[in-house]
Amino acid sequence: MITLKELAEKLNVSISTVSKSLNGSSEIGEATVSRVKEAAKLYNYKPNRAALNLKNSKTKTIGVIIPNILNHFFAKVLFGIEKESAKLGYNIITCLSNELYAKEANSLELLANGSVDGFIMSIAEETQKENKSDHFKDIINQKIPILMFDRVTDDIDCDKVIMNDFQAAYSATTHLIKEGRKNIVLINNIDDLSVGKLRSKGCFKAIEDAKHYGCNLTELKVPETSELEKEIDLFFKNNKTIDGVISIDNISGVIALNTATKKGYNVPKDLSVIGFSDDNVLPFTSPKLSTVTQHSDAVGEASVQLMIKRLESKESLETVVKTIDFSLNLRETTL
Amino acid sequence: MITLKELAEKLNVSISTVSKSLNGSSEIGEATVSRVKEAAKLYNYKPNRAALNLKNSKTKTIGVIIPNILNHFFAKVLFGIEKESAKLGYNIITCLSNELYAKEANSLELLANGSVDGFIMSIAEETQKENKSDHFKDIINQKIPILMFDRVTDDIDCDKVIMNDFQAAYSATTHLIKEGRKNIVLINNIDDLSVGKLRSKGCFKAIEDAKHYGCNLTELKVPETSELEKEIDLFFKNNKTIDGVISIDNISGVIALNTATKKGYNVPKDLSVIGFSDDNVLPFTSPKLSTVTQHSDAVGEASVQLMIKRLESKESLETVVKTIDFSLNLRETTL
DNA sequence: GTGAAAGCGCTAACAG
DNA sequence: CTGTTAGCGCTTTCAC
Repeated sequence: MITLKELAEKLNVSISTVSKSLNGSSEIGEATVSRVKEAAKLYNYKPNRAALNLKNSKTKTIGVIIPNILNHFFAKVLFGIEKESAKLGYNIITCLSNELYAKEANSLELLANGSVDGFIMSIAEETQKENKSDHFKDIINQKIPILMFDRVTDDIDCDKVIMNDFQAAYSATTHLIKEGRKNIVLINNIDDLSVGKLRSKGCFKAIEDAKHYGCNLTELKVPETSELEKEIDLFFKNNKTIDGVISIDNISGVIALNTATKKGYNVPKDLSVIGFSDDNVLPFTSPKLSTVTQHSDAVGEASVQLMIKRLESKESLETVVKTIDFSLNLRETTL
Repeated sequence: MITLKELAEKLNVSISTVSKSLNGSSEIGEATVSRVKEAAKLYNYKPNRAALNLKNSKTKTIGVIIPNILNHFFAKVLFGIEKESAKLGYNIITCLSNELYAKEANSLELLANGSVDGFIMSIAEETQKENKSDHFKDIINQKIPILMFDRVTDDIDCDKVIMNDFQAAYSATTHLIKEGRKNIVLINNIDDLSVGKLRSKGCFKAIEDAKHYGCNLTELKVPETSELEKEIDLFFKNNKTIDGVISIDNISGVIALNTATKKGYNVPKDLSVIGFSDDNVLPFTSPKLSTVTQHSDAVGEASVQLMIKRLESKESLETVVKTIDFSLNLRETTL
């Protein structure tokens, strides 16, 4: 990598002349400017990032902390984050908390030393379960902004990008009621998460608001993903009159669908199934799973936009909460 | 963020005394060292990353370029990369090429300015299709090491971590032959990729090596993912005697399985299906898909280990190619 | 045992 | 119009 100094020597001008020429300063004569620019191109000069970071006290880099990259929702949010950051001239440093508090806190701590200008993150399951938030406060006290998406906490006042989880669950449930379903099971693999609680509430509110339909909703909480198959199977055994399934996590919808099919239910004639997910491999089920579709990439894009707006704003802005819409994607497992 | 200078002022010692104390230099008196360390802890001193990067001309950061984060294979490799980097004290800057040459080249270019010490990447589909490699050479000429995983090219001499694709396809095919299958279709959605070609060759070689079994293999190439469903359906229509499917990409196995089931095939009695993938949502098919399982996280881990070994080695090392094993995971779509 | 000073690569205020 | 210089935060050589 050639430096300004080396370029200056080759051109027999001073370092600052080169710097100014390259930065479009009006102080320098046209002839010099073009001479410098040519040389810069010739020698493939690129300003050294480390020097710029030090000089400017900013890195044009955002720290991104993802709870679980193997979850398609988060993968797609990351997709949106990366796309929008690149567009706006920022890099992202990616950390994965793997749902652990310690890893999350450590990542924040490690990057809060001038490595990044701000954080975009979704809270780890363990952190939510144990209700920890001091590590967030430490970072914010250091004047490094945090933006939380999807899984957020009221304990922290910061920018947030969330899904309309309550409403999404509400309208999925309402759809099943309107289909004439009477015995719906709500399968909940994510009761520890803020979004899980919201979705659950949305389902029950829909039932309540339509109680004249006489529809009944049972919640099946399965904390352990590995138990899902067994628990769902058991539930079907003990509840022969079930005619609707709403799964509010990423995966139990598929399992419920497969279980029901194996047991001889005719889906969607005898039984409707609605899952929660972005468009992903789930629609490759047969019949194709109807889902509440999260616009995950939009979550990522909005997060980046808000964060960069804050980073580049002169004044200190009020924190904002942005809600991203969902859509109900009826495929083949609903009427 | 408190700086060395500020700490020094508070302690009434010089900057270099503070620096040396904190870095465990033997030059400084014990009393001073502990006084300094206490103060550092008290004020939560953290060395400024940008300054260190500039001083050391290295960043302890690796640039990672992923073709498609929505592909579970790559998500899991990223998982492995992040885990191992964190363990070894490195950060990763993640870029997504989205299978595009321009984005890939741009990411390399942008980060090759002191932002990262090296690159770990898998080649974009477009880059492989058009056989481009000058952008890699540029980076390597700048003395920034590149490590390629999974999708690699012979045109570039660099560290590589690959799957044993030929062997994996070979043994999957051999399994079908041993089951007594006579008419196998090889569904190939990734013929443009180096790994697609390797897997295809592996299948044909297995057939050839076992030709006394009289097994026949037809290759169905479907370049467009969106056409898979239609093409597979058509193929089954025109080939009634098919009794084995080997899908060498991430997804066509599921589609083939669903198509076959819908057409009334009894899987695995009439027809065996083997897919390629890491353990992911594919096994949630019903019956559960048998797959060639890639140990994707091991790919990520090995990549990081090799890269860091190179970055931290004093001498210049020979380039190495490491092969990661696969395993044949027979579930319910094979006998 | 401690401190002064140079320098990593860059920008910008100031001088000429 | 161009050059000199200070300084971002840190490490390290060299003086004292």
